[in-house]
Amino acid sequence: MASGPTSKPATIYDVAALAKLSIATVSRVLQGTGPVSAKARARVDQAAHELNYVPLRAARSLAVQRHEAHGLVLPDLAGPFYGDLLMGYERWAGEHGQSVILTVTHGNPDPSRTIRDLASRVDGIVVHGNALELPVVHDLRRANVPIVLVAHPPVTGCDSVRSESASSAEQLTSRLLEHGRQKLLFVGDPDSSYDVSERYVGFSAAFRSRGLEVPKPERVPLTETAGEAYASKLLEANIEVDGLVCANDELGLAILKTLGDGAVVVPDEVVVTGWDDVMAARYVMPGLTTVRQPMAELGRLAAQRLHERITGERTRARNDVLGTELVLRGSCGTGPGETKATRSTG
Amino acid sequence: MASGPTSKPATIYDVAALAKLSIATVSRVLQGTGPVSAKARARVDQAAHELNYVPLRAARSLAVQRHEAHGLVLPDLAGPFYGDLLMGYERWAGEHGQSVILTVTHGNPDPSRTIRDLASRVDGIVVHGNALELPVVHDLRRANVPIVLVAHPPVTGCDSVRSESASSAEQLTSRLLEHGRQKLLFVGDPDSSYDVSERYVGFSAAFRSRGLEVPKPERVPLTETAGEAYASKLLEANIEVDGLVCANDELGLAILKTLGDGAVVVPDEVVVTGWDDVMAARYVMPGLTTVRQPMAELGRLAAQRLHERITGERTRARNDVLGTELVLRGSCGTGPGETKATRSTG
DNA sequence: TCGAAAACTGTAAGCGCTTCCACTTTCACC
DNA sequence: GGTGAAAGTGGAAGCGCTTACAGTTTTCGA
Repeated sequence: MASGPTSKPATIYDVAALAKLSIATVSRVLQGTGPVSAKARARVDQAAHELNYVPLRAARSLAVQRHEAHGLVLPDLAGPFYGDLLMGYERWAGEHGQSVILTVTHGNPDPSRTIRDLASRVDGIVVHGNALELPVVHDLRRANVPIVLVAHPPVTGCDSVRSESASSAEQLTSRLLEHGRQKLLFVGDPDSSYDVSERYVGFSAAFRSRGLEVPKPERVPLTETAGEAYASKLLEANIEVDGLVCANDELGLAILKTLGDGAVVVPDEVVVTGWDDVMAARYVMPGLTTVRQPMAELGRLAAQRLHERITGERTRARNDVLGTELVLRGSCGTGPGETKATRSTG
Repeated sequence: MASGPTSKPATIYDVAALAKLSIATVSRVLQGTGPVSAKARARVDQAAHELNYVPLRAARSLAVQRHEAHGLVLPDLAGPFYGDLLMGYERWAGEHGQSVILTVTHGNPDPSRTIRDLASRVDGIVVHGNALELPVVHDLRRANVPIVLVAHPPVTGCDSVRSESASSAEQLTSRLLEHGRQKLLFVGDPDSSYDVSERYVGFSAAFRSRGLEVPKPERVPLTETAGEAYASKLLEANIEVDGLVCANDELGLAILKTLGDGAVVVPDEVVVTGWDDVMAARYVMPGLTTVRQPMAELGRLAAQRLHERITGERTRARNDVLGTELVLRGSCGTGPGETKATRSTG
């Protein structure tokens, strides 16, 4: 017998009344805590089912002083990466009975307020590096909120999870240099995010280890529009360049395409590489050489680390670094088909 | 004076004590309800700030019988659409003080349980058509949970939001037929989702209105892998076809590419179209003709509709249909550059 | 058969907040 | 100066759950 159309949802009292038992016993049956007789268990299960009873989370949270929920703070959701990250995260969280409350900061007029509010609904928060200013993170730390940072430089006492960048960038850049490229440029603003800065670090390292002068970065936003504009500028100004290491695929793709339209032959005249391995990277001609990050795994791991922190099963901070995979395609002119992986973790 | 490193967060009692006022007054100040003197307001604000006080949501939820949170249930997060949807949703929700709790059903062993649990943390739920079985939706309805369906056939008493499909598909198909295509096929399984079935409906309509026999759909999963396999089959079997209307871009792109690799000239010999306008669609050669859906707007609207339902400011069910945009590119052979939009709402 | 221990169950106290109600103070106006 | 209304404030109940504690029943060995 289901409840009437406009009735309030059943409470534990309703179940207790129907089962002719106390609410304490009902709670014990439903949560599987404490000893209960088989008879009581049966009666409660029956009653709960009959009333379609689900415990109200807010009440439970209040009583047990835990929310069984994680907060996830992302800068935005454009591109496939964040989707994959989120998916990996949600998956792990779901499997471990944790809800995920999502907050997107890009365009939010007052992230600080939003985050404080978030903190009062969850047991801990995962923050993507591009999503929040450092002071806000420190506020959270001060308030004793468990935090895991994603793609963010390590902060004392906080766990962090990111994927390797510098070494793959160095590897990629070295490869281009070794194949005879003389005028390589890094396209993208290292100040725009930690990840990008690391990529530039790797780029620079490749030059330095060969005793070459490190080119200044071409500080361009990481968007298709900016990529087009930059490539157009190159075409017009007729700048002497034979390779462009782009900070992400959007940039790489836009540049690849614009150069192609401008009758510059990629990879013969100019090589182009990206970062992220978005879907389009394997559909352009030539295919865009790029670096694949394990986004879903990153999400999964972040969820796990946060959980460990919340439950207190680990107190020492960890900083995990996940390996990336170099995806060689036509745009870099050094033989596609091969694929190289970097692995490391700490 | 911040609280010590391991102290529990401040409660309303702490604030009241520090401000030398009752918790009732503190609550009134902080929530902006009821009359309070300027003096009291100042004292409370000061104390709250000093203690870095944030009301605990669970306690508030319990007291006010509202969660100020929406549940969002998606099948998965692959591809850019769901990301955009989510982004539009979160944006609106955030602006209106609602938290978003995300649940992904794909791969979830017991969605029904998960959803019931979700329902006890939120004021209402938005369900994507591909995410849940109908019975689960009905369970929710029976439990009086406000629901908004996205990309789902209307259900009596539920709000729904979707983007127009049939008419754009008909338009697209008609265009191909009018440009002389004789052997068009629909690629994708109409049973796989409501959206796809609608696309097939439109496809069929174009044939029927010309007195032509409607081709049976080629029932293929909506993935790149399936697309490749299907195209390979076409190449081998040497099937007589001059156009493929694909149910999504993944399929369209994979087919486009595989055919090209097989020396079939697109669009001259075969035209190909997709659906969704993913990024890669504008980077392949030729560009993939496709249909763009306003995903962010869909999300935004879903959030708004749910909110209306929750607050009770509207009780009659609405079924909104958002217009889509036909994006013509090289792959359909009928002159790119043009772009047509369908508009309707109800 | 008895008694102690184990198994089970219920009572009641909170968790931190909102809000009704009653009470006190202030104020405007006759 | 006295009055009534309005403004401000606090006490206390209650939201639905968990859980310590105490009370009751059952079990089982002697």
